[in-house]
Amino acid sequence: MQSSTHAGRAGRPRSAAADTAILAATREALVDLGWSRLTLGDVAGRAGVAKTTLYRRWAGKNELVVDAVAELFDELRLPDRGSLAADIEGVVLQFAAILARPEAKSGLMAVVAESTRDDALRERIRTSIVERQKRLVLEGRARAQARGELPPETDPAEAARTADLIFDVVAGAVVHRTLVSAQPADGEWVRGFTQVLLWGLASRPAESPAG
Amino acid sequence: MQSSTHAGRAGRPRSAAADTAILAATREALVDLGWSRLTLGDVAGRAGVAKTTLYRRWAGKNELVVDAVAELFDELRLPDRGSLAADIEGVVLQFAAILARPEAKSGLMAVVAESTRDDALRERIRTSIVERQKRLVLEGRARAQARGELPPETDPAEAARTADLIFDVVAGAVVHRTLVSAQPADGEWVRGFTQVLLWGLASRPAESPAG
DNA sequence: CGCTTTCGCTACGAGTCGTAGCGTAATACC
DNA sequence: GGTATTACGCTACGACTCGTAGCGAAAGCG
Repeated sequence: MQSSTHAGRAGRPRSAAADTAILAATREALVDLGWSRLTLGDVAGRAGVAKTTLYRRWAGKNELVVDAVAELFDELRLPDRGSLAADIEGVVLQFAAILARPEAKSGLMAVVAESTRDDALRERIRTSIVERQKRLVLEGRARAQARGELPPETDPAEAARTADLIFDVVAGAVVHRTLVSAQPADGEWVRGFTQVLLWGLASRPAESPAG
Repeated sequence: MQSSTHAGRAGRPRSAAADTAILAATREALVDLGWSRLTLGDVAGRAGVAKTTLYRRWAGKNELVVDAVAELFDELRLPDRGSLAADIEGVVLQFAAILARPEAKSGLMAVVAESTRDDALRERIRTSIVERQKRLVLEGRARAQARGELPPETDPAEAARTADLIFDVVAGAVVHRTLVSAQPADGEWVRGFTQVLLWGLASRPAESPAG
């Protein structure tokens, strides 16, 4: 999207340090004030830049918060723990830990809400957050198929639909648990969720002993 | 919460018609303006009441929208279609249809976002929306156990945890599909989702032919 | 060194917020 | 029926935020 060096442009380049400071200040303001009370003037003050600088770089509050929150999810990793269930549990716990942070909570849901009436914003969220993390699903599936834990996929279109479905189920469940039910997505919950995701409700539930 | 007849109170009672008009006007404003541009002054104008009347009944925009949106979900029903899979598909499709409406989209997510910093608001959402609809999960489970489709539950605490988990998975997945992925939760998607919910990813995926 | 772009700062009109104050309308109690 | 009590509609208000315009200065590019 935005090349950090501005390539062939003439004139004074935009300060990359200002970008970093502004996004950090945005997260800080989300923690202190939440979404609704967050003002661009406040963020500018925290970041040590002029308010006009913010408006030169971002169209508004929505776009700024999307960029500020997107950085939080880039720390997600898919560690190889030997089994699909363990891999899922690991990444879901990471996701839950990020969602538990106040800057992620109040920011993410608010921009999603706004995106229902702003196609450009929804696309920005998809490209900078959702699609970016869908890699985890694809990689996890590939690993599990190599291990023989999941059947290999025949139709690539069907495989893409399934990946989208998994992402909706995983991300949606964790978000709902954390934000709506307001309960921690801790180890116990994640184990139960993973069991349902892999073997469903109809199978016998206590396949593995308590641990 | 609020008795409609005001029981033993003296003085002029609050107009029930005003309540109805205000909530309807709120949903109308959500459709036209979305969450962020919705103002209480605008709602008052649409409802034909004074702005001060709104502030006398609701603490603010958040509480008003929660009440306006909560009414939308009361139309959810759990029709008996003979099998657990069919029952799930039926209620999920209803839920998706409600979420597809613009007044639900923009309103629900916004108040959830605000509730991350407002305990009273989160509790209001839980009691007037979430807990209210959890009946569907409990009823569906009971029916399926009567049919022998699900194993009977031994520990009541474990059963409650499972019901919460199911609700988080179902509601979360549909919300994520509709609002974040911005794809319709149509019959095809719901069939795939129900298969995963009942039999998991590890079981054979294509039990039923394409339809 | 000039050209170009960004930056910080100030100021501004427009819009919204939530409340106070007033006179009036509608009901409960006696 | 009279009176107390509460809700209602209306107007006005200070405080705040918004997003932009305009200015001089700063920082790279050629």
